[in-house]
Amino acid sequence: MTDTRGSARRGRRPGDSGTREAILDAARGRFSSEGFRSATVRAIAGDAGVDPSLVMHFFGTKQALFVAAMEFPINPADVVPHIVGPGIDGLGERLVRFLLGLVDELGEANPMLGLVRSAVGHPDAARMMREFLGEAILDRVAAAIEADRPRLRADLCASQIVGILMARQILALPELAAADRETLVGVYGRTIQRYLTEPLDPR
Amino acid sequence: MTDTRGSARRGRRPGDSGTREAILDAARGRFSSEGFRSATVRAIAGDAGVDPSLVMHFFGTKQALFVAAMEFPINPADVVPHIVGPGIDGLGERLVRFLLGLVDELGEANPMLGLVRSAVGHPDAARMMREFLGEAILDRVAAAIEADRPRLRADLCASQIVGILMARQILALPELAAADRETLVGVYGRTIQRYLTEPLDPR
DNA sequence: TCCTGATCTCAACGTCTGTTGAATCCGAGT
DNA sequence: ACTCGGATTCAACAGACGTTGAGATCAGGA
Repeated sequence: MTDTRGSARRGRRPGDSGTREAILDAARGRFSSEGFRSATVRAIAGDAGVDPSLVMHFFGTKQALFVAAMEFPINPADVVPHIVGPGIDGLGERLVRFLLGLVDELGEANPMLGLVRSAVGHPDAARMMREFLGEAILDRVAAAIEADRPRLRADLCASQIVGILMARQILALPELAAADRETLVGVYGRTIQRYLTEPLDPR
Repeated sequence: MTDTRGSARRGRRPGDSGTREAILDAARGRFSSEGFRSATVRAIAGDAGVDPSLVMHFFGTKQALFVAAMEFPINPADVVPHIVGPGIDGLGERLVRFLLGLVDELGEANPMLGLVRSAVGHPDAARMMREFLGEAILDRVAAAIEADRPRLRADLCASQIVGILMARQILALPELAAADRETLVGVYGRTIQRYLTEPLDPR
């Protein structure tokens, strides 16, 4: 009721607005929970309490909004050394613990989920996800260890990490979603550790 | 040029038609490569060389077409005993070898890919995938082994299996897509085997 | 031979989509 | 005080979507 002049008004609102950030937040939420195709500009604008054309005014295109919204909230270059630093021992566990913590912390508006949900049937998003996983994280990890075929090892890790996201957050497999985090850290940590270090030859 | 009377004609075509199967094939292809939302009835009808309303005539609804098209081409009850039968030794490898063989064999029109691609942002498809993976396959495997927390073990296996599909077929991680199949059977087989048999307690 | 019912197309509907253009409003710099 | 330009909304477009209803055509049984 602080709005003195009826319902919707045109033109600029008083104050600093912060509307652009509100749109980005709404976009993160929608893209993360519905993927690129199903998330609509109108719904995002609605969540942000704003007209759809304002979204276009700021970002020009739904695609550009997606790229802006899926920017990762933390810089892998900052955090990966912190994980790799202590050495090979327990590296798998540290990676998994970091991932699960990040997922719980980010909740609904998780760019990783948005990328996974959009990669499906949207090659551009698949490329974004591939590049993020590969160049930003796994290549750094693979470079830190000393083993043969580092890129295949990175892909193996990626396949289990993406599988964790799919199974826990998207398919919501019940026992997996309910499992104690440290149990998962132990089990998946050993898997990642093996992918990084064990011999890869068949038999 | 066997069509003697001009271009498009109404009414029933001569012969046994087999059109229903053609529509199902086209639907499998589209749903598998684009997911439920992005695949359109019009495109499916176009692939089958048919009018969109004929699709509705046969299946009533896009949703019903999806369910019909994603029916699994093999019966898990037939094949799972064949995989589990030889015993615990090498069970993980046999499962992975079967999965990878199936993926290569089915190619483009793979219901598993369709379900994965649709599960994302489409809770009904997620439930279908969950039920298929769980009840049709993993519960049978989990029941065959003797270990604690069989359902959690089944979910762990599912997370790696879904991750393989995502990483190889959808994200198309290059080294993973190019890797020798028996190498993957060895590496992933050990993972599945561990998920089925190793102790799960943290630490 | 005629009738019935399944197969098939055409045209259209209402809705939702991303995007555009013009019009308004207002804070800030001069 | 006066402009300038960014912020914001409204109204509308053109295209795609799933779905519908009516009609045409033909195969097969009576």
